[in-house]
Amino acid sequence: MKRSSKNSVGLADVALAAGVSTATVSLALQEGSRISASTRERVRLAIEQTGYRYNRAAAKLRTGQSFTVGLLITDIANPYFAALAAGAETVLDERGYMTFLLNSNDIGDRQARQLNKLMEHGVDGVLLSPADGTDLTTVQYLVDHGVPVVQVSRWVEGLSCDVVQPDNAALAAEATRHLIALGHRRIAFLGGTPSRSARVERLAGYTRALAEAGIAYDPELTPTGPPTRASGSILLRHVVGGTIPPTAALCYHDLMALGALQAARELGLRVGEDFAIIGFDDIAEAAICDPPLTTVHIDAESIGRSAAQHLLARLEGSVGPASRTIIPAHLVMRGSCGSHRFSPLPGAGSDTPGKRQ
Amino acid sequence: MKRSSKNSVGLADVALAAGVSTATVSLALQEGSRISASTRERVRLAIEQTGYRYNRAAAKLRTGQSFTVGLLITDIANPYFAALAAGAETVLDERGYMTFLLNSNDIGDRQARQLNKLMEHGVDGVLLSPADGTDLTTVQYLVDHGVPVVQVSRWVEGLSCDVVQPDNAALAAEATRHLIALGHRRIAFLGGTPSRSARVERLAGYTRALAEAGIAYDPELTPTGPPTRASGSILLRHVVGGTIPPTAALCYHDLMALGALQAARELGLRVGEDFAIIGFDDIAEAAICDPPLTTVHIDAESIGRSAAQHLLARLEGSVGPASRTIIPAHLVMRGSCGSHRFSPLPGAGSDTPGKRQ
DNA sequence: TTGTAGGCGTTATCAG
DNA sequence: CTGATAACGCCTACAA
Repeated sequence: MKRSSKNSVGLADVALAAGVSTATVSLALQEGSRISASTRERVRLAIEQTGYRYNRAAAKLRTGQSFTVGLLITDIANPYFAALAAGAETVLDERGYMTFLLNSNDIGDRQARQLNKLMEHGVDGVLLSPADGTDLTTVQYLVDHGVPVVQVSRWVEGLSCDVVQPDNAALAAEATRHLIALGHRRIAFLGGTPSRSARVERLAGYTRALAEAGIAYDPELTPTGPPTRASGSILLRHVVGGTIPPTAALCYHDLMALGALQAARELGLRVGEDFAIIGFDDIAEAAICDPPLTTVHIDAESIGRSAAQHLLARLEGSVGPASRTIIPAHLVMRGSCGSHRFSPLPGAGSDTPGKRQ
Repeated sequence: MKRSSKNSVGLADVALAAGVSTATVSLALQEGSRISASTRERVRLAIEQTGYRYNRAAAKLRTGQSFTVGLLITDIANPYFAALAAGAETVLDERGYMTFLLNSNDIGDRQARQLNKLMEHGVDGVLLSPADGTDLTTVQYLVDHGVPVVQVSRWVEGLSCDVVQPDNAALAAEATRHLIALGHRRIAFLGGTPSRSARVERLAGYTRALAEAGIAYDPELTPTGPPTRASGSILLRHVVGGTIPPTAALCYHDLMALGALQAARELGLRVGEDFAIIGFDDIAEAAICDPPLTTVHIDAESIGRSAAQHLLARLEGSVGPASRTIIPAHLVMRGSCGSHRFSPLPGAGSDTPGKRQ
């Protein structure tokens, strides 16, 4: 009861200085508690004098709440995830939570270790963009132990928790229809690893649009690969070197599209004229590269914000079944598939407009 | 001593299951402790059976160590800081630490609140890229209370703690000399807020190079502004609209340079021919914009890694005075200041080659 | 080599 | 409205 000799200053020291009990000080610290104004003031003063600092680790031990959240993504250096992180962090910070940043580098084992650490640190919840080859049980474990998980951008099969993502299939279909409307018949779909949900969904949309137009699906045009620039280059060279080369490519995301764009140029293709490329995400680079990239604009920051809000709702006791939240997105036409020549010029219509679904 | 009824499973439960004391279990958990192999095995088994999970909050309460670190930067959406964060997180994760991500948005007050929260959560150390208008005392407080701080990319006057950064002055001087060698005499220095160390240092290098060449310093050519694309555009328009417009601009960083580049094009200037632009950072966009941006390549990821290593050293007890670590960087010539026309084409030399310092 | 007995700073329960 | 007091789960002398 009279520990003011040692290290940090705690409730006991404040209590001593204010001439009250630690319980009173604790109460005085919370907003809506029945403590007389005068004691409250005395406590406030004592806190200033002693230089007291609230100790959340101790509080957590007692209450089980840490006011921390894990943000486990695959690659913070990807501008898409950086924006997502910014959105999530902002919301969480506003509500008094701190955010642990973890990079899985898309490695399942690493992610498993990190989920573990998150548990040891007692996070209240987790925002997860699952890595390739995610082991279901590693994340189910959290959920079973009362740690809500919200999946962002991607999701793993068989896991019952909230998801926040764009409507990948519809968007890919829209992009594909756009290419078809421009006259393309041989359209490649480049990259992404086979297992990941975002690729599966985008591929499904692509396939659907193809089928609608009566175009046969050719597996040679849909090679898979890691979501990197380099892989985008390689895959483009691969399909262009095939027996019947495509005239257009829809890419798993912008990073790959940018790689593909570079490779196309190196092959002597004039992107936007000889060859069309469409990406996903609309990262900053997409608007400024040459030619600027037609891409599906996804507001990563608002995905981050929304995911954080859903997580907070769960933390505040919202129950209900797992929800799936779709963040609106849309195709933005730029130079890389030539469509810019049609839309900006009124009355130049030499093409079917390609109805939006 | 026999709490296995309640919530989470703790050492006591494991001890019960293994038929030993909690102390023994605790000891068995640490590597180099004198515990018989047999008990160790029994404990291992009991841990599996019980589904025990280490509780770091409890450990922290006892030991004072949390194995967490704060990474407090101005803007995670800036690719430079995203790369820095990736580097830091990787090193920290390897060594068993978790990283809190905080975005100050370059707002001093926000940063102050966040430093506070960091203390409440009991972080072991902080990686800080100080916001504009940082109040010295808010960060000094941490240091005084035994929480080591390492400053990254920028630093605040009067704070005695490690700094990891590029040699801004030398690099800015090199870039400026390059422009001078290309024949430019009216060179602007665009943006950055006046108080921030990175700007002060870069401006000093710019001024020094000017002086060396006998070029008078003109304050009209060095307007300040927030470090954003938009501000880059505005400032370029501003100086170009001045009485004696510049023929070249060195920009506070790439984001601003990109904005300036766009504005220059909108003004009908052919960047790389009529007008030269140089940036700082070498973010991915710099290589791919049109024309590609000549810029100072700074390896943000290795700044992040190095800063994390310095922090870890402090956490492990390294004392010594505050250190300043310079991360090597260099000018990379691309299209935005015309120099590319000379170097790649052998024997095309219609210009002075522009000696590197 | 293992067990006992606090105590870290906070909150919650229960009296007064 | 306020005060004792007992946990929360872990670590660490010190004792056995």
